[in-house]
Formats: sequence, structure tokens, C-alpha cells
Amino acid sequence: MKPLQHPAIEDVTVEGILHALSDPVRVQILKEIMRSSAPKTCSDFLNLPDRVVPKSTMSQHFRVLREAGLIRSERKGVELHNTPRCEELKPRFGQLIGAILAAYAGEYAKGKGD
Amino acid sequence: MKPLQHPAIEDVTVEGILHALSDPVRVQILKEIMRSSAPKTCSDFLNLPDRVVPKSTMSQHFRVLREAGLIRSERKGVELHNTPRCEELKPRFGQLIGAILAAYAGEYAKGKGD
DNA sequence: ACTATAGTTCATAAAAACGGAACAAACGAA
DNA sequence: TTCGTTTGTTCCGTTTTTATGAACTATAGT
Repeated sequence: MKPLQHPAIEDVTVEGILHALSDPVRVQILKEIMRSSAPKTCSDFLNLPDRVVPKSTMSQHFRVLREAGLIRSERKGVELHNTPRCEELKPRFGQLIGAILAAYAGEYAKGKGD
Repeated sequence: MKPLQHPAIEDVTVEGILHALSDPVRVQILKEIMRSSAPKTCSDFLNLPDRVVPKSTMSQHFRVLREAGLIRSERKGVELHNTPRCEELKPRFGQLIGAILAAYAGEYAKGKGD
């Protein structure tokens, strides 16, 4: 099978990160992957609190996050175990990801509910 | 003529900001608008250091920045004077914009030149 | 009114995203 | 091995978004 490939840290771009995180579904995914102690799978997100996402679409969202360098996906049996790469990214991008997630959290707090 | 309209701060979204700043041309525009003491116009950016951008395209880039809430455009005679809204955004979004611009600056420093 | 300049809008083409259907990979059970 | 099941990817047609030249609008100066 095709080995999943992840960009090296030096190939990760701010542009790619911002594009990846300019989609609310991908933000939800990343937040949950960061929050959870156990690795999360693609299928864990097909039924979001506010919408249902087709699995082909979800697969694409994971690909975008992976290619942006935000998550790492490892095959474990029939599923993919996804974990955050935020710690790896921190030396290069500092507070970027934290600031983005904090801003989203603040936005929700101001009026859109949670 | 059509009065340019700008979103109220409470209508600005993180999603919109990230989308606007996931394009390198728009980042260059915002950085220069923030750096400059004098207001900048659309036409100031048609010949960027690394590429030429058609004015219809540039007009769209300004529209995206304006609708994202990142800049304010005021007509002065025949031209538009654009100024940053970052200070207005700060109470709502904190370090978000600063972190994004810092990350871009750091990325350039690492290898792509300036 | 005429000309020049700054931006916008329109029309169309190119690119990207969405999502259903078919496919592929890994596993367990017979 | 061969089924059957589960997970995720790929293919492909549709929809949406973006890019850009051409035409147009707005403002100012002469």
C-alpha cells in the first residue's frame, strides 16, 4: 500500500497552515486531535455536532491537514491514527497555531455558542 | 457612487482573516499597509518585487482584505486610501494577526529571502 | 467637454472543493 | 484461501471560487 507521506518541518509553510485552518471543519478536527489523549481516526468525525460530512470529503480534510504539516497519520490495522504535529511546529512557527486556536475559541465564546 | 462598506468588528471572523492571509500577495499588501505611515493605494501594488498583478486581480485582493475586516478603504479623490484595522481587531482577536505576520516573517528569514 | 487616472464590474476560463460510487487494504472467521 | 466487514482513498461529474482581460464608472484637471 501507499505509505503516507508527511512534509518535513522545513517544508511546512504559513500559507499552508492558514489555508488548512481557514475551514471550520478542519479546525474542529485539529482541536479534537489535540485534545484527545488517544489517537483519532477519520471516521470519528463523520457525524459532527453541527453537520454530517461525507467520508470522501472527510478524507480530503485529513489530507489537507496532513499536507499542511499539522497532523501525522499512521496506519494501525485498518484505520489511520492521527496525532498532532504542533509540538514539532512550535520551534519554527512559535505561537502561530496557539494564537489561531485561541482566536477561534474566543470567537465562539463571544456569540456562536459551543 | 457606491459607499465602500466595512464589516463591524463583531462580524469579523477568524475564518475570514485566515482565508485572507493564506494568500502571499494579500500578506504583502497588509504588511506594507501596516508598515507605511502614509495610506497606500491599490495601484501601489501592481508591480510587486516578485510578480506583476493585473489591476482587476488586485482590486479583488483588496476587496477580500476589506471584507475580512483587515483594512479600511476611504475614497480620496480618484484613489482609495487604505489603512489597517489591526488595532480595532486587537481587543477581539488578541495576538492573532501579530502571530501570523511574525510567522510569515520568520519563514522568509529561514530561506526564501526578502 | 475632453483627457487622464484609479478602481470596479462583467464575462469567461481555469482551478479548487464537494460528494456519491467504485475501489483498495487490512483484518477476522470459517 | 475465500468471504464479509471496516476504513480510508480515488475517480469523476457537479458546484463553487478565483483569475484576468475588456468594458465601464467615478473623480479631477485643463
